[in-house]
Amino acid sequence: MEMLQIRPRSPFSFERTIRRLVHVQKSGYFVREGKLYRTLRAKGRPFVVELGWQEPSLFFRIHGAVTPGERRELEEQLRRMFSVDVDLLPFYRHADRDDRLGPVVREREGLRPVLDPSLYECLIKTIISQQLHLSFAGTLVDRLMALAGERVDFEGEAVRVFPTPEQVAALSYDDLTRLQFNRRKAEYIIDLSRIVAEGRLDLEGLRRRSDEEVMETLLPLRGIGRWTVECLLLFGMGRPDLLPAADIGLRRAVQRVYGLPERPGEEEVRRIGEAWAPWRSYATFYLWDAITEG
DNA sequence: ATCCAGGCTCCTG
DNA sequence: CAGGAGCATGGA
Repeated sequence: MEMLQIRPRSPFSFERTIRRLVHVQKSGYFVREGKLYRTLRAKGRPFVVELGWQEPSLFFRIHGAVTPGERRELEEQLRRMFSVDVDLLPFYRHADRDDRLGPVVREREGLRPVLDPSLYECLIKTIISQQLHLSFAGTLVDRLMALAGERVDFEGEAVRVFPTPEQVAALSYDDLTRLQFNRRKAEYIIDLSRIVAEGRLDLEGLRRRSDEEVMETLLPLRGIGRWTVECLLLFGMGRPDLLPAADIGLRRAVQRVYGLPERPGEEEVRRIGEAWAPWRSYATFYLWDAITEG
């Protein structure tokens, strides 16, 4: 059992940041006796990490023995996942000039985007959640983890870690349709996993490319459209200025927050979102938070 | 029931 | 090449 402490940049609200992990994007996270846990990989090996807050720092309790190299990798992932180094203040000053967005942002001071630990995990989860209720998408992710991810012992209980591309590449389409994935989605997920597992696509290498280059690289792949790449840039890499304007949740949020008579289309959301640049990802994230609270 | 979900591909005219 | 059906299922 090893402890890791990270002091994030201020403002940081632990409560607001983890709220959606438990209620919305729960896959990979779990709660036992009021404590929040996450399964992660370091050097390919699965770990269970407890996440908590002790003013003014995040703490992470790593279960089991860990080598210095694994510890370093876990710390690096966790810093990125919780956006601890992001300076929110320029975004707050920007949002304050918008009558509609301003209050939504002010009410959520210290809310940080929580990213996925790997681009592979982010991309697969994003594909799974295309066009589905978040609750059903979460069920499918859990089933995929149960089928393909290895077990990690957690106090006598077997919890699951998100599978590697190799583990998913070894499945058949039927394995996923049996879990109630539709046929197409089963193909997208397995074909993509095979491409990554065979080394024909270096997902993590995309971190060094621009938004536009990532878009160009991924759009030709089957099952990956503009929305999916925007979500990868936002939830996988934490890029600050993405606008998934086709997103139904964002469109609902914009309608409500901006008091529009009808649900805006993709083009109208892009037009309204111009004003949020260069913080469109953060505006999107805060608007999502506003719409998923009820 | 019926319609819609944090889209995308494929087929049609 | 724009427009629309179909997807697999659960929740409102």
